[in-house]
Order: sequence, then C-alpha cells, then structure tokens
Amino acid sequence: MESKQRILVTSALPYANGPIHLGHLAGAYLPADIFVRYHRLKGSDVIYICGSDEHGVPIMLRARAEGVSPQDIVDRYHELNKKSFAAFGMSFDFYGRTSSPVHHRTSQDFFRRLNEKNIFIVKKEKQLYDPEAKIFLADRFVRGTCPKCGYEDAYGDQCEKCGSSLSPADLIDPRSAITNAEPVMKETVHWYLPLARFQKKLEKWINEHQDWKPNVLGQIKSWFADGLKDRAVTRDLPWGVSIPEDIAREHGIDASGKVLYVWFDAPIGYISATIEWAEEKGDPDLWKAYWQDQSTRLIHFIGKDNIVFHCIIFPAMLMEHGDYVLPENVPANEFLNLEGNKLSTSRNYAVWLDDYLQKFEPDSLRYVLAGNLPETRDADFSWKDFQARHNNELADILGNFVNRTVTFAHKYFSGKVPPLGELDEMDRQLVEKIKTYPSRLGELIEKYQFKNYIREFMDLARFANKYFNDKEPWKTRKENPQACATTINLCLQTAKTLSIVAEPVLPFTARRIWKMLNVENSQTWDDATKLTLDDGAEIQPAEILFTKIEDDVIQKEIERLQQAGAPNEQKAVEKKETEMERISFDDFKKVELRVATILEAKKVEKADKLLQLQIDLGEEKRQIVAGIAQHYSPEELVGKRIIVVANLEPAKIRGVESNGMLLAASDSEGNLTLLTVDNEIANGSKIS
RNA sequence: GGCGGCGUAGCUCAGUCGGCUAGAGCAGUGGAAUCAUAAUCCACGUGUCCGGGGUUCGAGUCCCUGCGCCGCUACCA
Repeated sequence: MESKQRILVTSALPYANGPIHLGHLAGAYLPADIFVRYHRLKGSDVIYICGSDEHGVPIMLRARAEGVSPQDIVDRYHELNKKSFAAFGMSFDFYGRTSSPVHHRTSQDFFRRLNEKNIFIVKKEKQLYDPEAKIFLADRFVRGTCPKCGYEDAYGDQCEKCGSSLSPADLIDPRSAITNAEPVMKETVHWYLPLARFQKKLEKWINEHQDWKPNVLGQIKSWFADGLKDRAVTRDLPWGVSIPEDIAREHGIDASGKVLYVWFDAPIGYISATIEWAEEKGDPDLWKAYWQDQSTRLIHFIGKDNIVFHCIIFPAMLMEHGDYVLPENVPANEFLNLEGNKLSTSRNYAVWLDDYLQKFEPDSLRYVLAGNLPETRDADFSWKDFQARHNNELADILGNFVNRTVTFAHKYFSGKVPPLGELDEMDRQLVEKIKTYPSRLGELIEKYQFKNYIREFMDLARFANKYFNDKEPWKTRKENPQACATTINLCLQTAKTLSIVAEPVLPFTARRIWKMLNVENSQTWDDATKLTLDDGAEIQPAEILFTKIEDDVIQKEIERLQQAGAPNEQKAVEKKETEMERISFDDFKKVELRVATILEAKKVEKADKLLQLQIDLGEEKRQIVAGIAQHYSPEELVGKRIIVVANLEPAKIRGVESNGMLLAASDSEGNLTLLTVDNEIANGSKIS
C-alpha cells in the first residue's frame, strides 16, 4: 500500500531499583507496544528497543542498605522486569541494560566525541573528598550535623529531620557516609554540557515540531522560558560508566572514581541496546540504519517526568554529536492515579506488574489501561472499572461474539466456514465495515490516539453483535438456509478482522482466535480488510476467551490497596522507634518547655506554611513563627493554650523574628495537631 | 508566595482551527430476542460545560478575574 517506513521506537529505560507498576505501563510501555505491533502488522521496518537503567546514586544507596553490591541490585531487577514485561506481552526487539560492556563503550565513545568537538565546558571546583576511600563524595554521601535543627545524621543535600535543603559545606562536623572519615575539600574537575549555548538551536528545532502533543510542547516552553542552565555530565561516584582515561589524562586528572552522570549515559542506552541487537542478529552494522539514516523515524515513548531529557537534553547531545537522527516525536503521557490517589512506591500504594500477572490475564490489563491512558491529562485506574471493562466489554461483547459465532458454526455447519451467498443490504453494510475499519483504527494509532482506537475497535465488535441479532440466523436456519450460511460466514470473517485489529492491544487473545479459525499466525493488517476465510474451511471448537471476574476477587485487590498505605507506615514508624537514639536526663533538662497562650496570629507574607504568633509566656510576651498555616487558621488559634520551647535560640524566618518554637504532633500522613494542657494553668508554667 | 496544569452527565472520560438542538461507555429504567459466557440488541439524559466578567454574529473552546484541586518550587512541624 505504501512504501516501507523505517521506525525506531524506544520506551524509557526503567530504573533498576524496583519492579514495574501500572504507572510505568500506562506512561511509556503499553502505548509503545501497541504502536510497534501495529507497524509490524503493517509491514513497516520497525524495531522496539528498551532496557534497564542501572546506574546512579539511588541504586548505590540501596545496595549499601542491603549490604550487597550495586550489581546484585540491578541484576535482580533487570531479570524481574525483563520477565514481567515479557509475560505482559511487551514485544521488545531487544531489552538491554546499561551495565553491559557495549553500553559502557558506547557512552564513552559518545563522550569522547563531544570532548573532541570541544562541546563541553570543563570547570574546576572544590568538593568534599573522602581521603580514606579515596573518592569524592556526592552530596548524599556526606553526613553531619544539620546547622538548622542540630540533627546529627543529616545528608549533605537535605536534612531528613527538619527537611531543609542543604549543601554539604553547611554541615557541622561532616563525615563520609562510606568510611566515617572527615572529608576534606579537594579540587575536582567536571565536564558541563552548555545547554544555554544550545537554546536557540533547540528552540528552532522544536518549532519544526508543532504537531507534538500540547502537553509536551507546553512543558518544553516553560523550560525555555526559564532559560536552559548548563548541566554537569560527570560525577565523582564509584558506580557508573567511567570517564575515558585518555580524556582525563588530557586534563591532568585521575579518572578513577569519575563517571558519567546517569542522565547522560541512560539515553545513550537506547543506542547501545540497538548495537547489541544488531550483533545478536549477526549483522553488527545494522544498527546504523536505524540511528544514522536520516529517513528513520525515531520515536520516544515516555512519561511526563522525562520530557526535559528526551525533548531537550538528549536531542542536544545528539545534535552536537552530529551522526545521529533526532526524535520525530516524543508522545509523552501524563500520570496514572490509583483509586483516586497518587501512586506511592515507598508506601507500596501501587499495582505491581509481577503481582498482577499472578492473578489475571495480561490482555485484560492491556485493554483496560489502553482504554483509559493519561493521554492529555492525568487519569485514574480503579479495580471496579477494571472488572467492569473486562466483564462488559472483553467477555460480553468481544468474547461472546466470537463464542456465539464459532459455536453456531459448529452446531449447524459441522465446524466449517459456510458458503457466502448473495449479499443483502445488511450484509453489505458489514462488509463495508470490514473494509474501512482497519485503516481508521490504524490512523488513530499513528496519531497516538490509543483511547480512540480502543473505543472504535469495541464499536466494531458491538456492530458485529447487532448484525448477528438483526439477521437472526437461528430463524433463517430453517426458513432460509442460504441466508443463514451467509450470515455465519460473514460473522466468522468479522471475528477474524476483529482479531487482527485487536492484536496490538490484545496479542494473546488475537492468537487464540487465529487458532480457533485455523488461520496462520502471520496475519497482516491488510488481511483484516478482506474476507480471507474460504468456504468450507475447517475451524476449531469454540473456546471461552475471557472468564468473568467475580466481585470477591476484585474486592480483595481493593482491600489490599486500602491497607497498603497504613500498615507500611506503621512499620516505618516502629522501625524508627527501635532505632531511636537515647538521651540522658541532663540532655532533656536543657530543653525549657513552657505553657503559653496565643494572643494574636497572622499569616506571614509570601509563605504558605508560616504563621506569625504573639504569645503570652506569663512574665513576658513574645513573637514566634510556626509552620502550621496549612492546618490552623489564624482566627481559630487565638486564645489557644500551647506548649513552646522557650529557650530555643532566636532565628529569622522569611524575615520575621522567631523567639521560640511551638510543639505539635504529626503523623506520617502529614496530619498535624497542637500540643496543649489538660487543665487551666498559668501562662509560663514549666513543663517537666 | 512564584511558575505550570486541571475543573464537562451518578462514575470513567471524548470534545480537533471558536460554528448546527454538548457526546461515548458504564451504571439506572422500560422493551425485543433466545444462537451465545443470564451473554446480545433497541429506546430513554431539564448536564448552571466550577462561579463572575469580557472579546465575537457566535465560546465548553480565546482573554481577565474569583474559587477549588494537582504538580514543581520557596519557606523551621
């Protein structure tokens, strides 16, 4: 029909420190797989590349916490995710990983090339260095006392206790998280990608792509509006792709302990995985056709959190390198919520793919998810909806149509395709649908309108049921056997068409229908438009495609989720309590707690959380600032009796003097309530 | 507080460059049919398109503003 297109499709490399959940699938994986499967049926020259992103600090920290090596962590999740993706029907041509030697080499070559072209800015700067471990310390690897709250185990970038963001130099008594040695300031060198310099070029390029999704263009514009900032592409870390030694030497630097920053090497993973794919195919240069021939359509499927990397940073890298194609489109999706709430992996509030696959069929989730993708805005997944769509649409409309047709053919036409006779008006209408639907559905997929594709696909199945009903073959069987034969013939043809156009979203079901109809596994999209089943051809007995999902099964999943947040948090709290540091009574005596009454309260300008309070401490009146504006209004506070730390050293918060601190209790949900006293007692009373 | 996004039927969502009485599926009510997984098919919607202004011959769609929700960000619980 049309000339063969060469298409390279990628899905965001999942980070190998956890399993895959629904949000991932809806954002980057399922749409890409539908797109790719469609193009394969269309006969396009398409390959689909993905893999594990295995570098970066979180993986290191996790390895340390578990007392294993980073490689152990990534091995675990690489295997797990690869397996569950396969079981879900993700049809990657290659699923690589960024810890592979090919990837290390490819990223180093990429870096070397940009270095040769003098793209980078090399900056000398001073950073903390661990003299024992002989490595520079990333912010996260410096621990010390928080200058603001005095917490002794604050991270170099943030204090977990008081939440304030820090830089490692702020810490009092800093120490290395790895060896506990005292870090020293030492000069180091980092390579920066001068994005600011590329902004004009990038804007021009983006302007040529006004057909991209509005949500994607909107995000990009806001980055441009802020002005692009130069970004360091190297890091002093022991886990990652090392800086090529020759380049380090060029700058008189020791390359050891210096790696490419993970955001730099991860997208190059698409290229290295393609190279490995070509090697596996026994044609090592084959990858070049996909990455270096300008006629290739490169399409990145990602979630919205990844837009800046795929629409600005990676394209800038590719442009400056010079040998590669730039993405034709980046159809990023928004986020998927769960039962009306945000997903939270740390609270285990998510539906994990490997867990799902132990209980349900992959096609059910593929269908339900694809029908409710967050294409233009955040969407919501609920188990009740999942059950309804599975039962009402997959089982009742699609499954039942195939079943009633095949069963009928067996019962009254001895399991053979009955002959096609003369067509009446209704028959011709159905044939017309068979002819036109595939190209309409294909267009929708081409335009990344997957939800519309799903809806229209099911409309065709609905029409098929209506046709069956209106033709009443159970009556014509006696009155007009020829008409009956024609009806069943066309219903079988329609089942075949449905199976082909469903393949991108329901690959397993499609194959089961092909088996039932005794047709080859190598159907093409164009076959869907034709009546390819021959008169008299044998078909297999009917098989139930989708079994109904019962209420109690769904109820269990809902309950599991409802409990997921809470118990987990309790565990976290208990853990913290057992790890709690003990203090002496003398330490406690240092804190002077007193009862006070709030006299006045007003909001602090330009701060969401802060209230400025005047309090009566008995012998004196004072002003304090409290971060409780999101939980208490100024009016309701006046007259309240509170507990304050009276001897806290004064501080200025957003320009407002704070002379003391009130006490409040908060839970892990972020609920907050003030501490108060049980009975009347004078202001200024001491608490012990 | 700053920047960005969102607010359409009971529920989940469509509404392309502003243009005919604002749509789909589900749920609900009534009916037809009995080949089929009690499945199917048909009929039925007085929705302040969050509120208020404005631009326009015409606005769910564009502009301003208020409210509510979400994200990023700043701010000692």
